Amino acid sequence: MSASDERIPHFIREIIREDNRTGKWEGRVVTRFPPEPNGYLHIGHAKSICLNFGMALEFGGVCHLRFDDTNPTREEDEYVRSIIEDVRWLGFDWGDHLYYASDYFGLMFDHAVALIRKGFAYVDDQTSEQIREARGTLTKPGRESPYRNRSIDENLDLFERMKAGEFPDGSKVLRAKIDMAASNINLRDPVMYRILHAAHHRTGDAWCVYPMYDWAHGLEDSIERVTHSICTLEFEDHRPLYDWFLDKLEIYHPQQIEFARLNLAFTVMSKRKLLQLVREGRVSGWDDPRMPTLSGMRRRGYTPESIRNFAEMIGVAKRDSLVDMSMLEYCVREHLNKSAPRAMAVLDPLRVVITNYPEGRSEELDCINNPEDPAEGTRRVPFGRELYIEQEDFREDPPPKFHRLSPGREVRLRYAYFITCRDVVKDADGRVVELRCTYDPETHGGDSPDGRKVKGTLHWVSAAHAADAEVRLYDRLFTVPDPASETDWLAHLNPRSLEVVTAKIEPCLKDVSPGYRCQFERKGYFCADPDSRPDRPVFNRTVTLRDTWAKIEGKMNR
RNA sequence: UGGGGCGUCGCCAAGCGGGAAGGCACGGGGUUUUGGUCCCCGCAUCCGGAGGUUCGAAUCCUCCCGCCCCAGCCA
Repeated sequence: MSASDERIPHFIREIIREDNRTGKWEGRVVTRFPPEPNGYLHIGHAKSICLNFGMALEFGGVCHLRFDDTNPTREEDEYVRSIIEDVRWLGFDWGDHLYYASDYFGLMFDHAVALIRKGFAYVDDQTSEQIREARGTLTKPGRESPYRNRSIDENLDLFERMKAGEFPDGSKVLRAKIDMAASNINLRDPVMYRILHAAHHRTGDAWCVYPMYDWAHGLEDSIERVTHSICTLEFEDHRPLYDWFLDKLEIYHPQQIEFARLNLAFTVMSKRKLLQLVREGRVSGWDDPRMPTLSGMRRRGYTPESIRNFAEMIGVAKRDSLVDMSMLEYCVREHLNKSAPRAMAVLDPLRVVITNYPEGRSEELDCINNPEDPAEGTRRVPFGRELYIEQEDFREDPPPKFHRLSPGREVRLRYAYFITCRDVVKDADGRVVELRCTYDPETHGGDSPDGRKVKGTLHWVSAAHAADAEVRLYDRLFTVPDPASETDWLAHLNPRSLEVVTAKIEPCLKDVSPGYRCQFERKGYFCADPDSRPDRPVFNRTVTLRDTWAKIEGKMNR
């Protein structure tokens, strides 16, 4: 049974259920996914998206897509486009509820004025260094700013003039007047507004004061009448501040709830690090198939279904965790096994000549497109005297339990015939370059009328009909489970995370369009890459099939 | 050393005073024209540790230990 068939209980679901029972929000459920458009979405965001949209869907509510674009120096339109595309691709719909924090700048400013009037905010002329120095430390309380007790009128005047552009960047900030001795450092008069003479990707030059996260976020939630404001654990310390602003303003007050962000083994999840990989050319871009970004995973061949199922499978809790790659891989395989058509491709070709097959002859054999889905039907695949099989499917000196081809041994070519290896042709260096085999015409289709059994079934491609394809084989991006915890995380990049081979593919694979997903029988799931050209298709390996033989052999060699 | 959070199987994760769910991984068996899929079976006498309360504790109390987050005019 898959994880999606049964809802795993988690504490956020419990909170919402309880709120609905008590009527805390009159039965409304409004969540939001609030990315900052300063990078591409990754699998960690997917967890949050699935949670927020999932809760809304489950409880008949809505989930807003809101760009938290309060810092013009780091945000770009390219990112908002990619985020919209990725959330859609994941399968979620925000209806009309697409919002931008920048649309609230006017309202936020008015609220700040209101807070000043109430005596809860002041303009500080100290430099950022002075502010930092006066903030104190984890164990020492901070000192109050000399500007802390300016009159309300002076604060009002100064704040208006900040907005009017009379002061240079960094010369003044608006601060909340809370408690410089608070044990929670976030409460030591946090900065609400800074002066930034920078063009914003949406508001242009309309503003030169921009709100800080803590001030802005609760307001955004309040304005949109969000009920459950779900965020990650590091904001737990900020909740008192979230609550303080809304309480002092006496406005609609959503509930902030924190959960543990996703960590995936053998990759990194911070936008800063992902950006660095892109900028330094360690990967080909945000959508490099080795990246944990949604665009990368999409290009790699992951399906939205599999990612949603993964999100459900890993659960939602408050403890830090490092999720095993095998869970993600399980989810893609599960979905692709059901949905991906099969085809044959030989990644590491070894020529086979069927000596008793008439020269010049060929025929077409019926192959099942997906044994998991009879509705997918069959296709005709050409067969001839010369074929390619996988190099690893032949062993001159087979180890115990090896069930594939070796001298004198008979195996089945899938959907074709039984063949027996009669001769091995080697080059000057002693490498096996060709196999001379005979086939049994009675076994047409791969069945033996006399009931004789064969231990192995091999995939193959007709040499005369095969096309070449570039196939990109991916491995984990890093060689250590938690690269972010290493002092020099880049030193642990996996030098073998990408291997490119030229494969022999069956004719039906020649003209597939980018994004086409299928299984190369016995090898794994693959997805046609946008780099494909008419004469040269390119495939990305999404994930291998489970490989029991590799496991057995690995154990024997140990 | 201040504050906030968290510790249940190799990895996730339920459990909310009365039989330690489930999934992944792993091991064993069966089916199989993918050593794939599928199907069976196994896998914590134990819940970070030590005390205590209770007829009864992973669940309540106390102390201890460990891990994560916070000193951006980032989010």
